[in-house]
Amino acid sequence: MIRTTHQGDAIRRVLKKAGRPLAPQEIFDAAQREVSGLGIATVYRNLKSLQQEGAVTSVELPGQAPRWELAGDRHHHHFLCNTCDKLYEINACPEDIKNLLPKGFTLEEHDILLRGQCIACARKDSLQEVKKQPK
Amino acid sequence: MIRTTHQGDAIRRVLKKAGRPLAPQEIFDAAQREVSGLGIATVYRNLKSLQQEGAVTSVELPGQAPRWELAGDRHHHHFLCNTCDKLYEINACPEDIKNLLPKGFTLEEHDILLRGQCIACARKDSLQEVKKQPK
DNA sequence: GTCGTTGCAAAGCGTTTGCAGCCTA
DNA sequence: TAGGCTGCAAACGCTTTGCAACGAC
Repeated sequence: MIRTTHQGDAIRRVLKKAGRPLAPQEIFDAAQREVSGLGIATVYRNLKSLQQEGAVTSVELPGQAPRWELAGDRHHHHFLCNTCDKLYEINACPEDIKNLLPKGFTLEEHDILLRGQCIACARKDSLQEVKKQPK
Repeated sequence: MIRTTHQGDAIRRVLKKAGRPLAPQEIFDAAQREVSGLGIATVYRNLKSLQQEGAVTSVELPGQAPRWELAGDRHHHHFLCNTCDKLYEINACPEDIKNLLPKGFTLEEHDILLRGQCIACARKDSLQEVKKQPK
């Protein structure tokens, strides 16, 4: 039987509020503001059980610790900004994924991670270029 | 200045021979057979410097330690078998990747990981079903 | 001989686990 | 009150680092 606890509530609330995948440490920092004395182990334990009940999913990133997001009902992928390291949701999916598959292989899932520059960082960059030009 | 060493040679040879991405521990086990007394730290150090010189690349997998492969000249993706955990190269790429991108975002790289059952495991499964049927 | 490289062991770092006490139902 | 959940600290597994010795050039 699963009990409602302040800690678990806070963790869920933090994830919901963020609206983007968070690292365990980020969740810990934010949730600790609501529940003082919170332990990092509790964050991991809650994430694990939330994952088992399908309420959250982990997003694995190259060379980084996984981040966690509330499980949406929609299939989606992610975009990682190479500049600010922020992770975005992409609500689209290539049509021709299955065509990549060698013969005899069966496809069950697929992960796609796009990387580049997000709109916020792209704007900053072009602003800086404008600033630099007069020199 | 970079020196040639038995350890470094063995590591490169192991990667070349494997022809698929290997985990550091796998590389260590195989290279140790050629160079006894080899330390795991040396494997990590070599992989790191090989990566810096662009000779090898790391393949990041969800929830697993990265695996390493010799850097090919061809852009490719990977297929991870959910049954035998073996990682395959996919020499194809979706055409419409750029269409996924939100406006204002710029794409620099993309990773795709397909998962399912490889041809070897799919065959084993169908054999077992045949075996089971007579019962 | 120089100094890049190595093996070993210790240290790091993120994550998990053991345990006694707490708190929800 | 029962037993799931918690905080703490220790343990973990993988990776990195410090250091003295080794060996390629």
